[in-house]
Amino acid sequence: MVNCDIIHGDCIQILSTIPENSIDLIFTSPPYADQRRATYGGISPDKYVEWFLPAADQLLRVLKPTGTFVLNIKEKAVNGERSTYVLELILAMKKQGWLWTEEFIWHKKNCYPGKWSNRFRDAWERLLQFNKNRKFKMYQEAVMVPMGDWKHKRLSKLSETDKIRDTSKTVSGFGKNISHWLDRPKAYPSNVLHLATECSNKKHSAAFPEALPEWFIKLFTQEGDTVLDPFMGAGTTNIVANRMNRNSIGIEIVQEYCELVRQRLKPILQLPLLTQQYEIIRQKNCFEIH
Amino acid sequence: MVNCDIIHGDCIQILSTIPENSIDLIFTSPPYADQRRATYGGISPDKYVEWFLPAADQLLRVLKPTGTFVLNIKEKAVNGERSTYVLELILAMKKQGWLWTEEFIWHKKNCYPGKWSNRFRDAWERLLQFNKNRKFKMYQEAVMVPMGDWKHKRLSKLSETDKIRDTSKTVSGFGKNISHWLDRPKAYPSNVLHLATECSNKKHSAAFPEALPEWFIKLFTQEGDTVLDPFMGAGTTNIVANRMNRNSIGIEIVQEYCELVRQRLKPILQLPLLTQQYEIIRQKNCFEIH
DNA sequence: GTTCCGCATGAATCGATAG
DNA sequence: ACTATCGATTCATGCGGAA
Repeated sequence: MVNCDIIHGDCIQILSTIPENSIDLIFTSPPYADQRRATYGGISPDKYVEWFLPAADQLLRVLKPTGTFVLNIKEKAVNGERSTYVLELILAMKKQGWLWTEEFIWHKKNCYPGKWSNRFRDAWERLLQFNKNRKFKMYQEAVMVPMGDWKHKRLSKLSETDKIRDTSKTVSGFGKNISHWLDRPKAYPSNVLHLATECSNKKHSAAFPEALPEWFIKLFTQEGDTVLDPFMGAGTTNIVANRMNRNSIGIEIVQEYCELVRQRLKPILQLPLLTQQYEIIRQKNCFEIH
Repeated sequence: MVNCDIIHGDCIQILSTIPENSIDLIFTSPPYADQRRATYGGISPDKYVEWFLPAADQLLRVLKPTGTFVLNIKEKAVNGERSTYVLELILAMKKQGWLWTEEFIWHKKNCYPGKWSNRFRDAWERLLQFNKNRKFKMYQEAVMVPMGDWKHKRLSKLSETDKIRDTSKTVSGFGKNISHWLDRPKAYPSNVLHLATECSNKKHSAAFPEALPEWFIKLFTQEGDTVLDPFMGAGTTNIVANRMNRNSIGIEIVQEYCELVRQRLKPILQLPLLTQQYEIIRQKNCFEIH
């Protein structure tokens, strides 16, 4: 049975109680600068880096050497200009010892219509990947996507040169992979994710759709691993992790959110094991990414 | 008749001869750090900001107060980590006096193939928008795109609340917009562009597809305006600008490229006006963006 | 003439090998 | 140890020749 700790309290204080090198994946979407002011007080863009760095330092401590930190964030436009605090944060985290290994783009397919005279709708967010080491765990096969028509065209008639390359190259060469393609009708994705935002039918509005943490949990963890969200909010990361048989820890300063997430988790945790397995399979099949 | 000046020489030196406040749009894709070494010598990531800033300073001078600078660039991964020189460049250009107004994402549908243990294929590039003032010229209607199924889905099932809002809100409210959508099958795009790179099977390989400068030329200029590309390369920006009845200036350090671009421009400039118009219309119809 | 299919090739990135 | 070059991977695109 996997474990799910929902902890109420100050992020940095709680983080300091977590053992070092114990977390496989950190996935979080912290309050953006000047957003969610009602609940978090609103951190001004000027102060954002200063505010975030102590948490980043603790995250660096608790993450396993082979683990990954994925940070979902997007600076907004203020007075006609984009804030630069995210850029400054990346530079500052590098100085802390983080490696900035990749920047994924989340393309929000259905961002809400809107019109401004000086800009278009903002349809993307950053997913910044940080690591402690150049070698980290990545399970690429877990996020492979269905191939298009391409495969069938390509495989239907192997050219002579393909066959020549087949034999003339080394054993691990091109030809080998053709047989791989026959076996698996899937291809690796790129660093651009096309996901729709979720409808806000739920009582609490989640900052991101379930498919987002799901994708990264698949990519960077295995069953039984531990996922941490230090700015839990609606608990999407934890609920998805739980469904995927990963242990998870969620930290949240707002007591009410903790209660809501515990309520949402309860029915899942109480299900008999077989039903849970079924749930996991269903979810996997439903997962959509283009 | 529009004008097209292809100038051979050092970028900064030539820029200094251009009158201040004379350019409506700067669209360019400079050599990225450590790329295109054969032709440009390859600027190291460490030196990149230092190398680019003098040019950026001249560009700030020649751009009209209502003009726009669009910079196409993407940092690459070296030894498992992403370079940060682009982030540093944005911060440095702000100190120069530029406003960083927007970051568009170019999603490259046909990015370079490859497989690595620690990352997926890089399928996007940055299009950084800079301005001199908060007020700049933007012709949003020029880049409106055909609406997809989304419109029909959305309109076929109007909820009760939608209908209530229809009548209860102000004239410029949601309901008004719905009727607008019915009238015109076009929608404003977002800040994510989906374009394929152009294939190198053409006689001259361009770093970016024609649709890319075309989109920004439409968005930020009108006929008779002047477009500048200070790192011309294959001259895609200038050729597209010319076709769209915009004046253009291209600066290029490699003499041979200048000659090639002049050759490509010659037949267009010699066409009788009517044929040119036809050419422009054809191009518009071919333009594809999702 | 069309449509179909083979083929070459990139602003890529890593790891191994060589100097 | 550090840098330079080379080989391997693998996909959308457009050209050109074939059917």
